[in-house]
Amino acid sequence: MSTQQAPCGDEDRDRPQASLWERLDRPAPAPRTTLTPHRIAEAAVAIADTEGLDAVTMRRLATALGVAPMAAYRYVSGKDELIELMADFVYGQLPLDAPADGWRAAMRSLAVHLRAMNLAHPWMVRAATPFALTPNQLAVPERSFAALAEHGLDADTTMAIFRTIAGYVHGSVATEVALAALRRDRDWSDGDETRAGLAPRMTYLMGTGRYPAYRQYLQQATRKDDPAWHFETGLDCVLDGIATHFGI
Amino acid sequence: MSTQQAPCGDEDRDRPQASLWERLDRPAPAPRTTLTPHRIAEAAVAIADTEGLDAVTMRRLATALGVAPMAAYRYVSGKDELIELMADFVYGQLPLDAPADGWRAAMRSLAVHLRAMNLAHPWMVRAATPFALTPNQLAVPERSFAALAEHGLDADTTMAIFRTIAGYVHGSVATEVALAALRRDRDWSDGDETRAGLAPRMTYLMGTGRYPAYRQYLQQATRKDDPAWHFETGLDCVLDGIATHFGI
DNA sequence: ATCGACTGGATACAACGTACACACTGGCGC
DNA sequence: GCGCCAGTGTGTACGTTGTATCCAGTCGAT
Repeated sequence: MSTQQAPCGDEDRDRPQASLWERLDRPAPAPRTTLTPHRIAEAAVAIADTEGLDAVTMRRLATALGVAPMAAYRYVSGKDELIELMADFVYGQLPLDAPADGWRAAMRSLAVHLRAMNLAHPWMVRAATPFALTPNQLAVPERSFAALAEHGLDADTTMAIFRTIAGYVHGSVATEVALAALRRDRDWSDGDETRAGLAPRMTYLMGTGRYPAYRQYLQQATRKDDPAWHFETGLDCVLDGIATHFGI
Repeated sequence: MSTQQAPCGDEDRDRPQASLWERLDRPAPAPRTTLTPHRIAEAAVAIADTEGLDAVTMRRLATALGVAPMAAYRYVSGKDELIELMADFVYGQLPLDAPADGWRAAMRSLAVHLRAMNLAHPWMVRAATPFALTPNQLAVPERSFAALAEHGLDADTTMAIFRTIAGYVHGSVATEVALAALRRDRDWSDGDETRAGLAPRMTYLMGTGRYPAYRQYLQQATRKDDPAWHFETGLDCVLDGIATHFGI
């Protein structure tokens, strides 16, 4: 990450990214249509969606935008900032409805939407740093805090609740996405095909005899291919736990 | 991305290219001491621990091992497999004590150990694919299933419980590690210094007026620098939720 | 002693992120 | 009108990365 300050020559060790979001607000002094942060983000997200995050290359992005390889560097200080921009762009499309049905419905809805977002853009799990301070990402804790405000919880407890849910969602979805990604770039269409592809490794591991309980699971489970059930079951556990633990 | 595969297109002639883990079992026909999977993993982990995952380069690794850049490729099919090897190596050091105090104590202990492991090797969050089928990583669900076996839960429920806890731990620790990593490579020693470093960005974001609830949190919270409290509070919530939800 | 599998070394290449210097553009003060 | 200059986009180039490929040495079994 290198420092790039547009306005003044105030050379210092301060955060360069702040200028990214500020620049995003006021479009430009002399507006061009060829390249904008929005167009850059859009193109990069499109590439990541169709070809994966690794395909998002400064050169590949430039080709998609019809400009020279270095052109995007006028808007983004480097690849890290590009990915931050992409993540913020995707979070910007997250529906943040405000239901009045209480904290639980609100948090459940948020969690479900977050999962859907990450499944629609599987690269987000790798791209979005948890707690990244970008406008649209910060909107998530903001809405959560607002939803939790009705009870007289103190700030630390509110944060603990948010982090518990956010942690569960992030980790749970990361698992799901990792498996989905494995399937996708191995061209395994359904669960059976996946198991067939994983069979050699599985056979070896089970052959060691170290995993009797896991082997039993493999034989008895019937919802192995129902990630939504797993996610929502776990989510309801977490919400139950919060309700019980804090008496709300 | 990962797993074993024959480097060339025409695969499994007579020999189905034993997986990395099978090769690890039978040491070698003609044992050398210069290079072994164990030594490779050890060196790579040491580099990642001290200089970060990005510093783990095939060349850097070779230098650390005192061999030529391509030498490690005799033991590892590529960088993906190297990282898989590193992850398995670290998981191998995870203490898997078997307390007889019931599922809750067992799962809580496992979660705490997993957090400690990820904090000791922050790069693990990026390196270890959830549900990766490596011997030492598979030992985690194995032990969990064994701990949960005492109640007559069906296989799907058992997995749901495991995934709920594992998801929470993974996501929660990922958040914590991301912030710790940010702090480390910015040389922010304590929480105050971190807030000072983040101040410009924060000031801008709060200046937009979009985040009143978050602003209030920032003003009122007193445990912002106590990640262990956050982790364990959330963990107890999750465990409470499981106990409530499944009546165990 | 000989063989053949195994190990490590040397060289090479395409692709990546990005530094740097240049050429163009269009709205501003004159 | 005219020039100016900050802001945009281009072209070229460099260092680093993962890894394919070919080569030479080594050692146990024959």
